[in-house]
Amino acid sequence: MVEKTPFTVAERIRNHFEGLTRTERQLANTMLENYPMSCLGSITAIASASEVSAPTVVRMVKKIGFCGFPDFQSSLHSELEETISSPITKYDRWSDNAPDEHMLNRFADAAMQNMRQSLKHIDPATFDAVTRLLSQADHDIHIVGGRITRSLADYLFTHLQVMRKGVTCVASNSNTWPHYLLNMAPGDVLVVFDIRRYEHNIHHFTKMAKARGVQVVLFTDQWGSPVGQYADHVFNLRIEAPSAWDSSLVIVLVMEALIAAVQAEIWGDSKERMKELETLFDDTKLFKKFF
Amino acid sequence: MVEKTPFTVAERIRNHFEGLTRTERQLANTMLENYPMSCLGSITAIASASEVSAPTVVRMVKKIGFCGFPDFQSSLHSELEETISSPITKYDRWSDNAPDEHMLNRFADAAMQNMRQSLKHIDPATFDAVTRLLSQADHDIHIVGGRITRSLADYLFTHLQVMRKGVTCVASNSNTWPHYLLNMAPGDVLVVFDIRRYEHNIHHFTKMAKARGVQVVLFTDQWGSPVGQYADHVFNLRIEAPSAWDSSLVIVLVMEALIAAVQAEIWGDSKERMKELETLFDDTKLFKKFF
DNA sequence: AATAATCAGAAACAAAACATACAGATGGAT
DNA sequence: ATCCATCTGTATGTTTTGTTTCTGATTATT
Repeated sequence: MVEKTPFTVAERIRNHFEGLTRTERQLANTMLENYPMSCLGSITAIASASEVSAPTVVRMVKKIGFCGFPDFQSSLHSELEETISSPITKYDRWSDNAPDEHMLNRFADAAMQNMRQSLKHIDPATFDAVTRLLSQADHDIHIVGGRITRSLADYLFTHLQVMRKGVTCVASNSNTWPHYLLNMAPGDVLVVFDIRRYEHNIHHFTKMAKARGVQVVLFTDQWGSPVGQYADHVFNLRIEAPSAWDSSLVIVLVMEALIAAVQAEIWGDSKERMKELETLFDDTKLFKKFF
Repeated sequence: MVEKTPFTVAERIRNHFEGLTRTERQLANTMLENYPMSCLGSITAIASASEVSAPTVVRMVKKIGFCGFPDFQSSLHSELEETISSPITKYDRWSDNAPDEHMLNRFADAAMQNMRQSLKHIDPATFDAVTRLLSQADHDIHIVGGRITRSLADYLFTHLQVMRKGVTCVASNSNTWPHYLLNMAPGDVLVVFDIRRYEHNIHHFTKMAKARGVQVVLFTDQWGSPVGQYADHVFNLRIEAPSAWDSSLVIVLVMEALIAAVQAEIWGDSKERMKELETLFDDTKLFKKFF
């Protein structure tokens, strides 16, 4: 038995994470995934659960400072002994080593609140309808965002662009916006992002698009942008944060869920298609692909 | 032993206690004394801890219904797993009216998992150090992202730009990147976003920036971009999603928490400064006449 | 007190778990 | 495109663990 370190096994894994290789990180991740139970079995069991070889496990535990697997495991055992015998487990805290008042924990709590509140209020029918709108190929998609939400618009655009044709992202410079209006046909879809400090030019832009027979999907906050009056489908999402800034987190969540749903709608869940998608990325691929 | 009994291991020991012999009872008592940690080691360890012989342990676990010591121990492990991890994994359903298999619920679950795992992984010291780096005005900040993460880079840029001077966002066209390198001075900070399907040009760019004495902050996934070798501070965040696409949600979360922390660092929490921030936004309303 | 029955540890054995060496594979650098 | 460094699994050897057998010891019974 070596002398006691003030670090838990989990901390030692995290601290050495940078120095680990790819498979060793894969192992580290499965270990931390439901720590510490995932580390209780034999070395062979852990290896196969992480889909790595036993020697990799040995090399990894040596790297993080143990002199062998038995040493690693007995450290874990004595750690478990202390943890369990202490009162109610504090496993539910976000970051063990950070105090509750730390910005990271405060933000995580706020994010949880926002997610819960927002998702409760989403009508699945709306979600499904928007999924269909974004999937159908018989019309074009236009995306516009404001000063802050422009990045979100861009994020949606980047993904949709790969999955289907006829997707345009309205540039940030509003001088050019009239040109975008000209390209809109009746039946097209305009996705609008407009949250607190609603912007006049977006309001105006949407109004004119609506007049051209465009269907409008709106992402806004819990108070609701005035653009809502022109929208066929509205997502009211909470953006409150312990900050002077608003949080776009839930918007990203819903947007990503939509992207996933559209992807499933267009291509189905078949692995064939996923492979196809994979090859699309191969141009930029640098590292080995994992799955 | 194949079938599952409703009894815990401890209960099974107590239930069979009457039928045990003297040394077996001695063993049982030591086991129950600080259950279940006392049962975690090898059979030899348990035997010597209880001051009985190894065969006695085998006979005992067979008496209480297991087919051998490994069976006994693996039962104990899965029991431990349920005991410790059950309060965590239970969360109330998100959208009542939507079935569990609905994409929104599946995505919300994945998001929760990603958040929990990632936040455990974050070292608060890293977070605080990065906050400081982004707050200090004696150097410039450069931000770069890849094909997908470019939007995230832009999101961070949009916010930082308001709070401080000397923030640049590297354009997506990598032909122009050498010019950005020229503008980097030793002590500057480069924030890099690089997740799965790590991009070669980002790797190269970061390497050259590092060579110029730039401090590197990296946002990457749980496997870790190879850029990590040049990084001073790394955030490993989970990006798994029930989709062919990855989820940037946790990246947004940490980024927003950082933005909030930087805002507090630079301006403090005083309402005075928030008002000032407010007026900065009011200017954007002037743009309405442009359209 | 003698005998039978049960019990517990020692010894021997089988089966894993753990560690090491090595070679093919992979990715980066020139 | 080729070489070099690094990584990772296979194969192999060594130790430890888990199991069985068996003998000495203990206790109960007559």
